[in-house]
This record gives sequence, C-alpha cells and structure tokens, in this order.
Amino acid sequence: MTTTDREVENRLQQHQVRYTTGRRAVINSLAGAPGPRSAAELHAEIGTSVPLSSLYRSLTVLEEFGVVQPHFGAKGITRYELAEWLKGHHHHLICINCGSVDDIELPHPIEQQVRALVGDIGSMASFMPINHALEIEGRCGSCL
Amino acid sequence: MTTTDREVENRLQQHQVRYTTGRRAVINSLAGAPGPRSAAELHAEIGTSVPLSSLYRSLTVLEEFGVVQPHFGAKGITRYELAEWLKGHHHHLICINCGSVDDIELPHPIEQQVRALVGDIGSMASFMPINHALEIEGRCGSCL
DNA sequence: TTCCTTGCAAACGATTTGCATTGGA
DNA sequence: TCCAATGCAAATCGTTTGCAAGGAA
Repeated sequence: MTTTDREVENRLQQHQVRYTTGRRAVINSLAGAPGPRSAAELHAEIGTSVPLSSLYRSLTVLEEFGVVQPHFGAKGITRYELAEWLKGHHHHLICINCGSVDDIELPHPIEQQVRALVGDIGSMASFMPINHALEIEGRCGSCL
Repeated sequence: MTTTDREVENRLQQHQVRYTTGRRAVINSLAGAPGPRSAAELHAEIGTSVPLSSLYRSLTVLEEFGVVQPHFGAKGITRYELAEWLKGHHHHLICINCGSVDDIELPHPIEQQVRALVGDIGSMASFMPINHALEIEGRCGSCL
C-alpha cells in the first residue's frame, strides 16, 4: 500500500466513506499517470471488469471528498487527477496535436511570480481568486 | 456593420466561405458578450428561429477559419469567443459559485511576465508553447 | 441486519450528421 | 445557375440514474 493510498484511506475514513476496491483502483491508476485521465482511459487501464458507470460513481465521490479534481478538455471530455494536497500544485502542458495533457511543476520562484500575479489580478478586478491554472497549449516532445 | 463584422467578412471571403445571416448573428452576439458563450446561450440570445444544429455548424466553420475559439468548461459545455486577433489576448476569471466566465486583459507589463514564464517553461520541458491561458477560479464580484 | 456500493440497462443532454430543401454569389 | 448552407429529425457519445443484487460493518 502506497503513501497516497494511505492518505486517501484516512481522508475517506474521516468522512465515513468506504475505500473500496474500485475506488482504490482509480486512485492507484491516477497516482501512476503523468497527467489527468478520463473515465474511458481509466476504464482501459484498470480493465473492463469495472464498468464505466462504477468508475463515474467512484470519481464523483472522490471529487466530493476532495481526493481528485476535474480538468475539462476538448470534446467535452472530463479528466481527473489527484487533488493538489496529494500531488502538489502544478500546471498543464496540452498538446494540440495528440491531445495529451501532462503535468508540469514550476520552479518555486516562478510559481511565486504566478501566484503574485494572480493576487494582483484579483484586486484589480474585484474578484477573489481561490485557484489558478496556467494552461500551456503547444506541441509536446513527441509531436514536434 | 461593425468593424468586427467587416473583419470577419474579409477573412471568410479570403477562404471563399459565405458570411451568412446565421453566422453573422453568432459573431454579433459574441462581439457583445463579456465572455465565452455556449451554443445554448447563443440560441437563447439570438432567438430560437435559428436551430441549435445550425448554430453548432456555424461555430464549427467559424472555428475552422480562426474566427472563434473554444473554451472547455464544466459539465462538458463548450463556450466560444472571438479569436484573439479580433478580441485581443486575455485571460479568464471563472466563478466557482455562479459559473460565469469573464474576460480579463492583463496590464501589458504583467502579460509580458506571463509570456516570459511560458517561454521558460517550454524550454524547460521540451515543449513548444503556441498559446497560453491563465485561468483564475474564485468568486466573482456578484458572488463574494 | 442495515446501509453503502456495484452492475446492468435505460435515460439524459450536449453535439453531430444524413438528407432533402433553401439561398447566396 | 449551382454548390454551399440550412432545417429537421435521427443518431452519437460522454455521462447520469433507477433499481435490484452484493458486500462490509
């Protein structure tokens, strides 16, 4: 059992929600992925023994209790990834050719700059920033 | 006829694509909106005389010729906005309470910083950045 | 036992498409 | 004129849900 596994187990226990085999499979699959994953992708990776509807339900409760978070992509496809407290704050590199979405963690000083910018923007526009995401579209290493 | 209207007309003409009444309605609606709009929202604003399927088709060709660009949001809803060359480069303030998406244009020096960051990230990750979007989630003025 | 969770199939909602008709250059 | 564009209805596809069966405390 990995650390992530244990942390998720604790979090769910605190809410009296069961950490079942299906939910565990989703978490482990996401923990090993380099970026957000859609229900269909998880279905392919985990194996078709777990029906799609169950995956969707697992993702729904995992999101509800702050374990995973959604990312909305092209063609109306929602991909999920582990929440920041499990995976760390990061941004996304989105390939306009193959559609892949990869995580990127900014060097601390740069992330600080972004954070400061977001704060400034908030006060500039009477908007209270809670979260931010720098999404960079372009061509990934395999598609150059 | 507005300037935007004329610019779109030229762009489409260059591609021998007709700038029809339906397409014109989409452009004018988007030109007057403070943020991206979904097909359903356009349908409501333009009037139900133009069927949804036609709106989708209009949006598809307008996107194909670089006149509008999509933004992917929660619940698999795609919203469109005028392309940057018509509307200017900007970012989005997304309200987690009411779901509204508003445009925000960064002061030039700040936008420069973001641009520089994106460039750095690209070389850091062997990724060729083409576009970037700083999406800020939080609570909008009406939902504070 | 008593709920929570899962499987299956049907239902949904956003978007797409086939086909016959209309309309603009 | 003549092909592109539109309307309508049916089809797709990702996602959700009702209901009965299975499983953990």
